[in-house]
Amino acid sequence: MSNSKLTLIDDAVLRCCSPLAGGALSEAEADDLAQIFAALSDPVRLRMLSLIATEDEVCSCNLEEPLAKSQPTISHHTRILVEAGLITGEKRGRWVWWHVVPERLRQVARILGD
Amino acid sequence: MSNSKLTLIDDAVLRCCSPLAGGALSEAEADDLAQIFAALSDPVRLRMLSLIATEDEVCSCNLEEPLAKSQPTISHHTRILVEAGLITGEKRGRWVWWHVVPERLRQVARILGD
DNA sequence: CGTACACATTGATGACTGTCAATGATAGAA
DNA sequence: TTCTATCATTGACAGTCATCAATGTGTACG
Repeated sequence: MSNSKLTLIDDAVLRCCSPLAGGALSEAEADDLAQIFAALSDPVRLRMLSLIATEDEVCSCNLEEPLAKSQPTISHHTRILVEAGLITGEKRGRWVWWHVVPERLRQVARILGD
Repeated sequence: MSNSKLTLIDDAVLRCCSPLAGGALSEAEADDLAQIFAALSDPVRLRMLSLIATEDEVCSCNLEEPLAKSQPTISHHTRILVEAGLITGEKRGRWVWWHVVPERLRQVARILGD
């Protein structure tokens, strides 16, 4: 539930437009970007992200059944998505409600697109 | 140097706009998308893609030095990018010239952004 | 208080992945 | 043909990752 530790990517994106074709990526930039894409490189996490984006607000208990994974596995995947800055968790009572971070998704999209 | 085997993602993208928030992703769609993002989840491949996108046309021999990797490793990474449909290779003489596939990058961007 | 529930953490295991040395395949040069 | 250069393939190794059972943490309820 802690926030993302990635900051370099924000600078790269703010450098405007497409960092990909705008000169060779530095190793630090590549490392940060790779971590974000790694969070998106698992089918379970993609379906999880899709569920959260569609339902707007989902608790972990509602993810176990559609994803057919155990509770520790769900917790593992949510943590990775949070660390990539793609979702955030808000604890209310006993539940944690997950939301996507649309701005983050747009940032990543802008890296690829032009 | 063979072409991508991914076709399902194209259908998903053609379904318009953002497949992520437009209902839960199927397992097949998630698998295909995950493969593409996995190709982007390695720092070496990201810098490689950035070099190719910047120079417009690059042969493998010009990638070894800036990436500081052995020739088999370079070949390994180019193959993964090709299989994800992100680059293509054109053999002219003894060299293979690599190009990015801008349309593919835009497709992936459209999945995340709106 | 004690019990039940939602989620996180730990530890173990099997599978996958990045890396390179050695080798193979093919195309130009001599 | 023989030699050289570019790239692909194979095999091996070390590191990472997805998964779940067991356990821990904290919250709500009675």
